[in-house]
Amino acid sequence: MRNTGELISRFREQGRKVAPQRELVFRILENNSLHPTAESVYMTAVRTMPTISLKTVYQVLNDLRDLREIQPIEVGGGALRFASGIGVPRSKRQGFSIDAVEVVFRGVCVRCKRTSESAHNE
Amino acid sequence: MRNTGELISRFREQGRKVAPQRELVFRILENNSLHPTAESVYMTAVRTMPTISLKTVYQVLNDLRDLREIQPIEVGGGALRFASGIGVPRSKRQGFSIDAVEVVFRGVCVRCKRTSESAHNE
DNA sequence: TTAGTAAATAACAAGAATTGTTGATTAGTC
DNA sequence: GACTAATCAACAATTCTTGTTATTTACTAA
Repeated sequence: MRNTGELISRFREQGRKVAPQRELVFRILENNSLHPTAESVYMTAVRTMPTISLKTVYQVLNDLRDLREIQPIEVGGGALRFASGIGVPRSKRQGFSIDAVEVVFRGVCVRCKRTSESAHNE
Repeated sequence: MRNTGELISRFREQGRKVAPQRELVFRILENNSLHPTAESVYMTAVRTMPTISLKTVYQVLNDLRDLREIQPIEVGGGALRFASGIGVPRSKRQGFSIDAVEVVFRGVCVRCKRTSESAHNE
């Protein structure tokens, strides 16, 4: 993900305003290389800005997702996690032991290709 | 996944009872090679058994998960989906076009390995 | 066949995560 | 410094899943 300054510029180019709450979330994400949940970002944010709401954090995360700056990942256990990039930086990877790998193939089946109705896929 | 008869035997071997609701869910899963949600299984079930509850469907799905007969997969969009096996049968694969692949690595980082406290991962 | 009992069910409610709504506030522009 | 549209906070609602509890029912063994 870009750094806070770049994100602020990008948001302003898009005609969006950058309130202090927004800048704070940018900064928290910049300093957090893990895959935080909305809740954990919020917990960090309230330490320096006690009035910020969880809803605002969700809003900022969704805005960043819309701009493809972060990617939501479903890893189970309830909450979404947000990845700031696709790859794990080499410097952050060391010592991590992988227990399981799950692969999700997203696509379209033949029937869905042929018909616009997709009830059979629900 | 095993067929309905095998599942009934397996459940009885475990000391579990097999009520008609349970057998119905087995049969629905057997005849559904897609990745249904709890809700979609329930929708199918109520057609033949109007009194069955959504909670019961969840219960049966969780029991099957405990026995490793199905696997819950998080694919986003709200509801869990349940896969009856790891591989996609060759006969079911034809014509399916893959748009995207997501890979989730589950594991433990160095810090979590060393400490039982895992707050930094939340 | 018929109790006995342990599990399963249905109904209801609650929990957790996320989003909708709305009026007040505020950032960026002129 | 004032204007205006975006953003915020508060509150409620929604969706998906699970907890609770009293009732019913499937299996077992006499």
